[in-house]
Amino acid sequence: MKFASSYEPQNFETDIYAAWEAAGKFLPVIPGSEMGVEGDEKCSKHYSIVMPPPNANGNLHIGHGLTVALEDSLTRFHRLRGEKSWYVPGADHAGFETWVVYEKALEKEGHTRFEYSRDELYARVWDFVEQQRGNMELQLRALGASCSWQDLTFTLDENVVRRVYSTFEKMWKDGMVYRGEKLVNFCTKHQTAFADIEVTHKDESGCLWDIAYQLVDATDSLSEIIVSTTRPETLFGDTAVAVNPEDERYKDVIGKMVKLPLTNREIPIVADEHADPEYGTGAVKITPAHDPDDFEVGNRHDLPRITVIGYDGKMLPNTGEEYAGLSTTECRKKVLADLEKQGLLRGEKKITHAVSHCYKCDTVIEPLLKEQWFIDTEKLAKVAIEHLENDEIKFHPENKKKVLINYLKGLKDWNISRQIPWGIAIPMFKKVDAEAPGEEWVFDTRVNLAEIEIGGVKYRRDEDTFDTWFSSSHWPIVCTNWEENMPSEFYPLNVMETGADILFAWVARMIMMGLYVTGEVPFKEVYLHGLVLDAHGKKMSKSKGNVINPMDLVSKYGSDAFRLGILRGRSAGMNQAFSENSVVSGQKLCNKLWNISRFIQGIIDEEISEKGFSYANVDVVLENEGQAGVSGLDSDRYGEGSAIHSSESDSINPGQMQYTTNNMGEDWICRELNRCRETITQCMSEYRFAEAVEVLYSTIWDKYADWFVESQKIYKNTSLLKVTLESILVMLHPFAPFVTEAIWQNLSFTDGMIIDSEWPSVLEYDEISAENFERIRAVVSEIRATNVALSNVAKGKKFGLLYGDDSLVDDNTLLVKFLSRVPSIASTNGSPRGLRLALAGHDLYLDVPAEVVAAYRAELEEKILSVGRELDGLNARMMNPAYVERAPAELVKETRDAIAEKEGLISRMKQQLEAI
RNA sequence: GGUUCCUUAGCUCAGUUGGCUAGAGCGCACGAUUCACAUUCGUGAGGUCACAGGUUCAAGCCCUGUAGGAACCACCA
Repeated sequence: MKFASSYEPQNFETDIYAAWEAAGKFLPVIPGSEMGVEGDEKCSKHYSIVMPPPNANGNLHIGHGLTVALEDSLTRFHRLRGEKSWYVPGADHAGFETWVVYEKALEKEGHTRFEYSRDELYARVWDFVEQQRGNMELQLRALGASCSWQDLTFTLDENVVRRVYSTFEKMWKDGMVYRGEKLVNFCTKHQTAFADIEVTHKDESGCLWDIAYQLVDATDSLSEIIVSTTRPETLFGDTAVAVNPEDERYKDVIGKMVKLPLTNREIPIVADEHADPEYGTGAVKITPAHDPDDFEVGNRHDLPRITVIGYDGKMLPNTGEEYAGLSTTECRKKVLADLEKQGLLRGEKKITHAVSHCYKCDTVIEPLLKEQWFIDTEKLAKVAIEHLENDEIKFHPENKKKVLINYLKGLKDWNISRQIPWGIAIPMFKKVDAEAPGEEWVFDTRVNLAEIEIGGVKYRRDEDTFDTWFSSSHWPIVCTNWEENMPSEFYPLNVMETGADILFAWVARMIMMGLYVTGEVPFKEVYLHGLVLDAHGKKMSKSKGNVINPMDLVSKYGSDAFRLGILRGRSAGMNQAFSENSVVSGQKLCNKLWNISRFIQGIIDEEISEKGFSYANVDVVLENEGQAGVSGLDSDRYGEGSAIHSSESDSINPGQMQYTTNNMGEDWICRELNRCRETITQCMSEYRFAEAVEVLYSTIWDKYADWFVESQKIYKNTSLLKVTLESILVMLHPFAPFVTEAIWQNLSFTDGMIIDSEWPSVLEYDEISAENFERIRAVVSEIRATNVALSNVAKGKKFGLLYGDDSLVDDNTLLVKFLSRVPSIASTNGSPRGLRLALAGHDLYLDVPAEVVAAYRAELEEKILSVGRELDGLNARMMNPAYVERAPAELVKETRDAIAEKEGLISRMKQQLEAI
């Protein structure tokens, strides 16, 4: 036998993945058709999904693990459904992230970025990435991602750059991109600007200081104005003081001049709505070059902008000898001390306020004046909102659409310039000779040249690169190879699956860009997963030391166990805890399935050796392996022989195995597998992964193994065992690809690979027979439970079963005896004795001595009470005339039936009680 | 300040247009074991569905409010 006694994933996973890849199973072809040849008899439904590109030179984290589990399950499900499925893998150059890592390495070697040109740095980072590359791709394979590797898109691939340039050019021509000098979010450590969305805000405790600015023309009543500020060091850049025009206190000073402390400058007092009379002293210093609000005030009042902080975060020479070169914090201290000395510091109040930080190094972001490229997002956002409100994209969870629209409505212009060398160069050149007339900037893609010449005029390139979100907003377009003159059959994508945390940064931008470039939304549905938290619901972080590495779990428990574990109990958009326990339970399922298969293969092997069958003719209908005591086949129902089914009458697969159903359990499992199949189909269309896994788990374990396979220890129906096992293997395959393929390859009767086999068809069965098995299950459960309950009073003894006038049990004595594990089963021969089994409502008794029954009395009484309480509830409902009148008739009838049933049950139990 | 979400068993979570006795995994208790599986099998305990109102024949689910928690957005000097 090929099956070892337990499933060891390490023995299979690598080889299986390699075999899939070598056989071209991940390519977007119609499953079952020859490679590259499209079967024209089938309508070719497409299914496309692209991977959010992991960092090309990084390692996968737990979030990637979840992403792959979700996306690959979808892909494999649709592939099995016969759709031409394409899962496009990607790798991200991760502009800023990678640059930070590289710069650190550079510094370790004792160098700085300033020793090299942009082109040199770019080449060096390229080499750096090349050396590190490949880990994450191996890890994706280990997770079982069935993505089309030949289509892997790297975010710096030629076609990506070409597409980004073409969009940028279009925007430039459309006037949607402009060069502007604005206040940008600048990280003085990393020496680059960021988009608003890349800045994290933290609530911090700080101080609000009151500083007196002396009036130039002091009057008797008023000699100074006191301003409130959290940033005294910026006062060197003040160009005005603002008060609210409605503020009575300051009406008379509007238009007057004040002396700026610590300097000789004089600045005006202006009236502006920005000043809030309720806040601080109601007067605010205006520093247009260092505060976004003040920048706006400055524009309204035509104030000069004086920059006093450099890009290095140090005070500039224009602040005076004493301050120049100081850091902002040092300068703040000195300014406060000096103001104090001069008696100008009038107050200090502790406050909590939001401070912007670099999301990477946590440095406080300095708003600094800088010329950058900005995208006018107004039109883009407007169009996106229209399409979203038009319901062209379905969101999972739904509420995220509202959140997204809300964000788009307040979207500001987008700074796409980054002062880092690692990225796609901005294809803009500035005229060198400032004197020359005409357009100052030109679009040109010759970015490898520092200087170009057009019509005898020299232009010098912009040294900046694009924000990576600008290029990645093209992801669905570039991954599907969409072109203006040749739209891709895979665009729009069927679904975009990614983290809810990048809804704004990425999803929003893909939608805007997709619409701008192609006129169509880039995907039909969005599935957003939440954060994977640690077992205690805390965010994973290196500093907390609670990071779980998916690869550790894969090597410990197997890839399938990880996938099943991470999907379990998870729903769209929610940040949810994750613990190793769920992976352990996935591992157990894999092992269970392995052993089910091992057992079934054993039966088949045995039969072959007994009957001398070869694999070629085991498909013939096998007669019921007659059990002497099994006379339960209803000859009317089954006619002269057994019902012969192919798994679907209009089956498109002529090779589909035929099977018979010869007894209740067999009809029942067909029904249960059909139900499982329906539920999974439904769940997958609604992205309820956890529920799909749950249903598979209970179907395979609680139904297939515990009841059907058990019953097959008596009735061996090999044709049905084969069909049903294939069916559960295929249904589980999207979630647990390796173990299902490993089993498929080990079974003697399966063909090809499971990865591109067919989704199971509906199994035919007899409904009455299936329902009868449900009754047998109830009977068996009651026998087991009663025997356990009796064991309390009878010291672990087990009692035999007696049946009276009960054809169901009479016809299935062997099965009942086996499943309920009773030592004996016999007819009462008209004289019942022992303990009556009341729940199932059959004429059944456990052959229990009178004294044991007496000891059981208390439990019986408790049961009667408990059923009585249920009955009371039902009766109360029926006593309510409004219920009978208004509730659906069907529901009322159900209630009536339930009452009758409970009453019958109680009367049976009471009879039993009296008999004791 | 704004938006959104969460509160259900000891823990982590399901619960799809309101409808029978609210489910799962793990954990816990008791019991089983000659050959598919101890990564097993059987049985069971455990919930005033955060709180208070409302709508309804009927509310874990819908509405209003309260309390606690989380995420995201935001220029508050």
